[in-house]
Amino acid sequence: MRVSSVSIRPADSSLQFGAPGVAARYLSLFTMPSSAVLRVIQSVDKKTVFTIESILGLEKKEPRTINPKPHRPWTDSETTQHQSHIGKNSHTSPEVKSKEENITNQVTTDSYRRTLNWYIGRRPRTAFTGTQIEILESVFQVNSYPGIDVREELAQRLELDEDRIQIWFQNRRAKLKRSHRESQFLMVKKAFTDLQGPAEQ
Amino acid sequence: MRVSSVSIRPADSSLQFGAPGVAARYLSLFTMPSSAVLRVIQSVDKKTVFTIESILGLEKKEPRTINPKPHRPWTDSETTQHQSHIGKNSHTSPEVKSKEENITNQVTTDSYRRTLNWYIGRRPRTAFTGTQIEILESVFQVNSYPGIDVREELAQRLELDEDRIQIWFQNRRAKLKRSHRESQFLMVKKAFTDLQGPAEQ
DNA sequence: TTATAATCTAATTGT
DNA sequence: ACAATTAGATTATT
Repeated sequence: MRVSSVSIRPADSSLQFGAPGVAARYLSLFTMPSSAVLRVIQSVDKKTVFTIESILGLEKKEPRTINPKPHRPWTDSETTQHQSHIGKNSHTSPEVKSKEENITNQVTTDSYRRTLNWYIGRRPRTAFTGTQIEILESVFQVNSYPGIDVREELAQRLELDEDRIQIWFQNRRAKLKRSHRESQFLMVKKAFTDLQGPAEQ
Repeated sequence: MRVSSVSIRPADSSLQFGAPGVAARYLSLFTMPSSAVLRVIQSVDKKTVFTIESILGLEKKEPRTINPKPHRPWTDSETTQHQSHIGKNSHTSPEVKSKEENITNQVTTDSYRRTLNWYIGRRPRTAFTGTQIEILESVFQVNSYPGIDVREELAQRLELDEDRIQIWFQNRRAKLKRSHRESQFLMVKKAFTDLQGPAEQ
């Protein structure tokens, strides 16, 4: 087993499994508990595997491994598409679902688009319209953590899956946090330059 | 002749997401049961520019066209962009220099260019040297998903910012996938014409 | 003009 | 829920 791109860092022990290629190389590691995983990697990593020489293949390496079978929930379980969020926010009524008319049309369209994206096996990127974004942004300004009921309402009104709404708010929150960090940095920088500028005369 | 770089700016009507009027109309959404939400929206919006019917697509008319208005936030006056890389070193100079002498000159130049690009909000394009590209390509052949450790190692060796390494690999993967798609398309096209060609005589 | 660095966003994954 | 990261699309620079 070759461990060339994963190391145990003292502050950050995340294994970077988000990348498909990385996951491919460590496919066998998923069958054991993560503590055992750490031991394996550490034992391999005892002496600095991360030299450019090793990366460039100047040391003999084993051939590349095969592709994994990623988890694609939407490829085969289309009927259980909306089930995932029902039980999440403890207070939800499981019975309503009386308004299925808008959904059927969307399901067939999505299914068609999924077959078009056969080569990836990935959900087709949702392209929100300007008005959809507008509504979502307006709601976000008031409540950036909408509950399941508001999300369902928005999903119906905007003709989107509730999952898409959830993901959108997730990413929107991430974006807000990012911009907040940046503005803080700008304030610090401005304070610094303001302190330095007038002192020069 | 390809026209890939000609971009028609779609007169993006700059939706003013921060406008208080839009948010105000939805301010009361979360203080009442969600069943009443729609009625409020409808009643409030009956005579405004946004008829909620049109926004939500509830008016029965033409089937929904695909992406009537793509969202391009960077074309309008959004000023909060990624500026978190300002403090880092960005080596755009292709020359090998003794670092102590030229670093001050380079830093001032870069800082000047950054301030010029400030309101544009875009990092100056990094010009990789031939040897840098060579090393990066070599690493890419072995591992197209380098983890944080390899990226840091490369950044040190090549005297580049780690972010630049990451972006380079992202764009390199996109390029590979693009060429793969094109070759696949050519193969399919060739198979088709080979099937059709001999049959015509 | 072309190639590609940079940016943005939706989606995914592990914690 | 969040942070990191990916693909994909697009913009903008050399």
